[in-house]
Amino acid sequence: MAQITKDQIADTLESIAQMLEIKGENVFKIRAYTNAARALETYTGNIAAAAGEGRLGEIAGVGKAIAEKITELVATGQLDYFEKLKAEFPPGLFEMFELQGLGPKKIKVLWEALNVTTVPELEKACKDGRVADLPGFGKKTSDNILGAIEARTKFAGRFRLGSIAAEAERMVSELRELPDVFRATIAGSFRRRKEVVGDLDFIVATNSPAEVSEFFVKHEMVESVIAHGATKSSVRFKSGIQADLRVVKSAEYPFALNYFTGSKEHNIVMRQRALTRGWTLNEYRLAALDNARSTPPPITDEPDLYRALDLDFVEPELREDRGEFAAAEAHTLPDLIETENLRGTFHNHTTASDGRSTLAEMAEAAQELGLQYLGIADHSKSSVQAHGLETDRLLAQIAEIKVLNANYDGHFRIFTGSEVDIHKDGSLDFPDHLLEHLDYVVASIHSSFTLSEAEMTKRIIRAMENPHVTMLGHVTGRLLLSRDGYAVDVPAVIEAAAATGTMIELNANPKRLDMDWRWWPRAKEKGVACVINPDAHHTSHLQFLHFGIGIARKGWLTRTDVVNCLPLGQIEAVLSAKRARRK
DNA sequence: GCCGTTTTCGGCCCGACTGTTTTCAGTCG
Repeated sequence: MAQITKDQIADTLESIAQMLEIKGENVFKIRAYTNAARALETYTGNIAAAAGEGRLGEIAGVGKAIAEKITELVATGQLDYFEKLKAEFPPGLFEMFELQGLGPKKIKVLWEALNVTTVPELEKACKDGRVADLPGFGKKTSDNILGAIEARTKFAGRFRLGSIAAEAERMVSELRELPDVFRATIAGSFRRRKEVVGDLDFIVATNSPAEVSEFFVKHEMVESVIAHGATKSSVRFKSGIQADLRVVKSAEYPFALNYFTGSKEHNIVMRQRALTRGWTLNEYRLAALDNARSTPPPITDEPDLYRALDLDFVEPELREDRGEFAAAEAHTLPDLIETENLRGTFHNHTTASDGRSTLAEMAEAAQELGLQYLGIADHSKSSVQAHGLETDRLLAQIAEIKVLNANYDGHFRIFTGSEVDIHKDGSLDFPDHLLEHLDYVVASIHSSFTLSEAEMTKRIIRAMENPHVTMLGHVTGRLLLSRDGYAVDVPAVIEAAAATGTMIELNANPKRLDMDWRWWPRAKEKGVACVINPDAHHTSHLQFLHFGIGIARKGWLTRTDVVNCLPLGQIEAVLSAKRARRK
């Protein structure tokens, strides 16, 4: 029996919560299950080990009852309570939760009054008028359900940051241009630079709320209007993403910005901190309660708000309730890396393998971006599908780079590298005597994705033990929203990276963003160096570095944790450090 | 069901919008 994963356990807890909702259980009990599911999703420890050693209670949000259920799931692969609960409901019922505007109460009525238990049955019941006739429903509700069914099939509901960034930034800059708009920002998970976002939240401070809302819902990017009120409007953009607009008064802006930036977990702690001071915090104000011993200070921006709660300013990327409050209290928050700190980058392709820009074009684009160096790492020979380089072509590329470098007289440099395939057994696609000729080597997996976690981990660690392997490319191989990463013991890989002096890549391609931001604090703690690489296959992809910076910031990294912040004069020694320590 | 610097009992974030209702329930974030 395959070991049950953390995500599967979280899904089970979510399902329990949904079933309890339909049953009309105590809302706080339901919340306890969803809280526990969320807590598991962000837990980075080994869940099976924690269960075996009775340490599940250490996870905030997991108490005695849920710990017992997780333990049973880990030990037997299933949960009696869950199976019995599931038997009370028709299986198709849960798909209905995915429909916007439909919640547990309405689902229960549809089931009990009309015996509707699947989305197709629901569609039929709406079309023949049975839903509209239900008490508490009506024609509009019926039509909205049909609209939600259509939207669900058309849009998966989750979007990579990279796919919607242009649309989001266009909207916010146009909002800023409107008369009477004082401030406008994209809040939400976009501002926190999550790798995948579900919707966009725009916050606007204005004295003309009606005009701003009107502009928003009538914008040419808007496909349909979901809601249009005095202070809140929701639309769906043509790309499929839902976008919400909140219009507030200037004085309310810092509170709205903070509230709608989240995360939900971060907000809960903020509110609680206000409450312990006798104040109440919401999206409009920080105000004294009746029993307050003092009045809150005036707040004009977000840093004021944090200061009022005795905290250093917490950058949006860190607002995930993963330790930022303790650090903000102790004045130990990191000085996060910024895009301007980058001096070069390493994992880039050219037309020699599967890139679409030439070596010269890539070098020119890097200089235009203000970078001092660019590493070229085309695929190795085994990556036939990517036109990987044979030995001769690699040596020719090295010679070509030498010629280009001679023309830069020291102010810019191209480093010679290769993205070498890691074979199934952990050996590399090029022999050491060839790798020796390169300034650096990126080792990556592009085949045999289905090895067991133990085999995959062993394979990667063996590759890192090669003294020529400077950095490990895309650690899990995940493709966001389309392919899960291969099974790999990330903490063991981090340990091995520290032991061998191998850097770990933060692949900044918005489809990857791998290694995941949740692991970087651990890598940093172990002393593993991060290298942010765009995995560029075109000159325009160098812009991906910006997404990588967002993830590095979410991972608490500073400029000193990221090697490609080093200037040209210092980077060479770092690239050769691992080889040097073997000699 | 979880949790504890007022608590082992009694809290648990709360405001906006929609639709159906005629003062509010359901849903969402």
